[in-house]
Amino acid sequence: MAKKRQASGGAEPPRQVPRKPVTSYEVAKAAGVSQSAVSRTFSQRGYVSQETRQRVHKAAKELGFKPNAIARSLITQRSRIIAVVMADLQYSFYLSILHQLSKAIRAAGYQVLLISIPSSDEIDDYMPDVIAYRVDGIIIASALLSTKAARLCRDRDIPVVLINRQVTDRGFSSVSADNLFAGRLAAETLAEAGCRRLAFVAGQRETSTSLDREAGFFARTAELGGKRPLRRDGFFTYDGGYRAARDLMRLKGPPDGIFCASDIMAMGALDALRYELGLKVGEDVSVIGCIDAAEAAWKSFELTTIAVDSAAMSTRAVDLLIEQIERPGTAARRESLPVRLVRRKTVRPPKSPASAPQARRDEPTIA
Amino acid sequence: MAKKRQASGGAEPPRQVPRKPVTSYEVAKAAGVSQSAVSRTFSQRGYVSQETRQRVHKAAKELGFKPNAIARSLITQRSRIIAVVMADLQYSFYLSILHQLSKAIRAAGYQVLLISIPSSDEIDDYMPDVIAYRVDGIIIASALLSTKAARLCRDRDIPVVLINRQVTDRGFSSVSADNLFAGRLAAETLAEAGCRRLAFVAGQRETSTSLDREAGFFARTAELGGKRPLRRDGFFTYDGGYRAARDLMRLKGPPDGIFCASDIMAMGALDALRYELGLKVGEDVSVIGCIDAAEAAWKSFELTTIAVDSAAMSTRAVDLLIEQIERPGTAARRESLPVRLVRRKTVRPPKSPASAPQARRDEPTIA
DNA sequence: TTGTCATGTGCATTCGAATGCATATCTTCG
DNA sequence: CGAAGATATGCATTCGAATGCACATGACAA
Repeated sequence: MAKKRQASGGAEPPRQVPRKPVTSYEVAKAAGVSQSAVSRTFSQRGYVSQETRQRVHKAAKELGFKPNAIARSLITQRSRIIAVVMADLQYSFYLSILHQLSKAIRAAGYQVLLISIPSSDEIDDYMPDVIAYRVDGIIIASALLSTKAARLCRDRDIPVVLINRQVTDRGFSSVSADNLFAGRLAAETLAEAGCRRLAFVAGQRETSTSLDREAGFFARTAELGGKRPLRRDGFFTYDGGYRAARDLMRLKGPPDGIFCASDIMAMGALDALRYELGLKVGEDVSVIGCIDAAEAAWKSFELTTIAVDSAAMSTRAVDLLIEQIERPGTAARRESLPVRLVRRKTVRPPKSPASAPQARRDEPTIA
Repeated sequence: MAKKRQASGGAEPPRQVPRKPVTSYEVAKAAGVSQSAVSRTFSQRGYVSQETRQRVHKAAKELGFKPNAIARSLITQRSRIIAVVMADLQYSFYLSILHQLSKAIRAAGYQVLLISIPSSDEIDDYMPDVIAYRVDGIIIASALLSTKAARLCRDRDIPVVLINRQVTDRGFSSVSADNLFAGRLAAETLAEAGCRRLAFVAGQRETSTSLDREAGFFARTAELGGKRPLRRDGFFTYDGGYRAARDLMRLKGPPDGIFCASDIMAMGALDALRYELGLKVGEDVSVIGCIDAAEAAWKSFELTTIAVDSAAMSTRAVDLLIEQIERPGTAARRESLPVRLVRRKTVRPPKSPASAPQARRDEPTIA
């Protein structure tokens, strides 16, 4: 069934071509060659004479033929599809990551199968689809790889690259910002601005992103002889940042410098400080974010922040993945990308005229 | 080749299973039945006895078998893949659309092939991929369907649903907000607030979204006896909105009420008015946006806006598409979804005590 | 007893492109 | 001239699951 057109009731929709999924055989017939020749013409393998190639292309064009990627996958054992897993954070940063991933993936000749998972869900429920479609690789952005899912990928030799997250298992590649250094840089920047009592607003628990930023921030603060910073959870949301800042300022010894593990939280914090508590940010209290989202530059915020290069992160992730796909046996790697301070207006400028931050930037590590 | 494991140099990675893509034949052998039985067990068609079914499931579980969706597609002529085309606007609204589309598509048992196109590009260059993977349908969000692409889809009977855009060709379905009404509502809201000189900040040229909002705004303003509003392009960006507002206020007769075709532009406008021109928004001048993006509710903006229900839009789009896929011959439809005013603080409240807007809301149309 | 129908199973074929192999034909060089 | 190699082509098979068909069995009605 489904082979011939049903004579539907009502007006006959005009159609020149009598509905045919064009195959390589038809092209072959039209061009007066064998199906093999058609295949070789399109797959760029084996020998095809100039003349045959031209005739095939001509026939293909006339018939509107495009090789069926599904059929091709079956025999080549490569789907040329990459799954991109992304938790549904309402965060424009990830939209840009997604577009950049998509661009790089396409440039490498692959397609993107988008697996969008509610941030509450585990990745496990989504693995069957990924497996059924025999994807050639997986990129996980803003989600965690469960042990179960990790085993599945390992058993089936599906390469995986994590963005901005890590997993203890060293068999999986990851690309992150140098979050440890980001935390150190934030600590220094606030210290130089003369802040004496620092605070950290964390993102979601258990994300290495937030954890590393925290570790760097605490470590560098200690090195500089500062008191142990205060700490609140902000869940990577505007509201979370808002509440965290408000709660911090209501403490007995409120902070005068706040590092938020993401810009969105920093914006929430800013708004709490300015509009609810009536403070002057950049004078009474300093705020520093992390990522450098597009909104951070807006006049409403002019947020000082530690910039993460989302484009570089995306392209590196795709590079690593493609390499693992096309050269089986390539070892997994963990890379971390440099970050840099973007000074805007939410941190008081340093007193000493021209002292740049001193923390040593780690070179991008390759472990 | 690629059939047996290469004896790679270096340490042998331990692997219990000797790398085998499990097939239905192996499951059949393990269960002591034919491959047909395995197929029927998983495809839920034809007759399978209770006992056979159980043995097949048991064997499948032991071997880690998942039916190969690629092979299945080849014979069923359905890929169960839906292409979602999205221009790379840096706009969190579209992230939420995307997640909601993805959720609905998955719920219907399909997968999402993401086609992300730079806003400068035409969709045409991306059609070959869509065709090669034999997607069952296409959802286009925030991008245009060119005539050429439209013809391709029609020739191959690929159903298409546009979100928030329309195409003159009535053969394609679309789901939009009631943009005409949104414009009318904005006009009324500003008029009631006592604004005498209105302005419209448009998005990208030639998007029906912006055009319809504009038409409704102008029409209703005229009906209410107002002067023809001023107009500037804002390109759906923060910077565009910022500049548009600044330029408008520098005119001889500057507006006292501005309707922006999107929230992002309204935020840019707000910032220009407040921070560059030192005006009090909500008093000196009123601003109204459209969409009700998450950021509109933030303390920094508290933007009065016309809310569009992105969740409803996504699920309707998927419903329409699935219906066209699964019941060939189903006619294309155009639907428009209701919008509503969300009063916050960027428009002065109406003088008359309790006069709700009078514009008649169109029922969701089905054309 | 025979016929009809529902149920259950397996064989063989099918989907569309890729590819190993056998077989030409054409170059090139000793 | 003949052998070796590069180029070119087609036949037949393959990938993995779905399915039309033939066939078998059992229940039940006529």
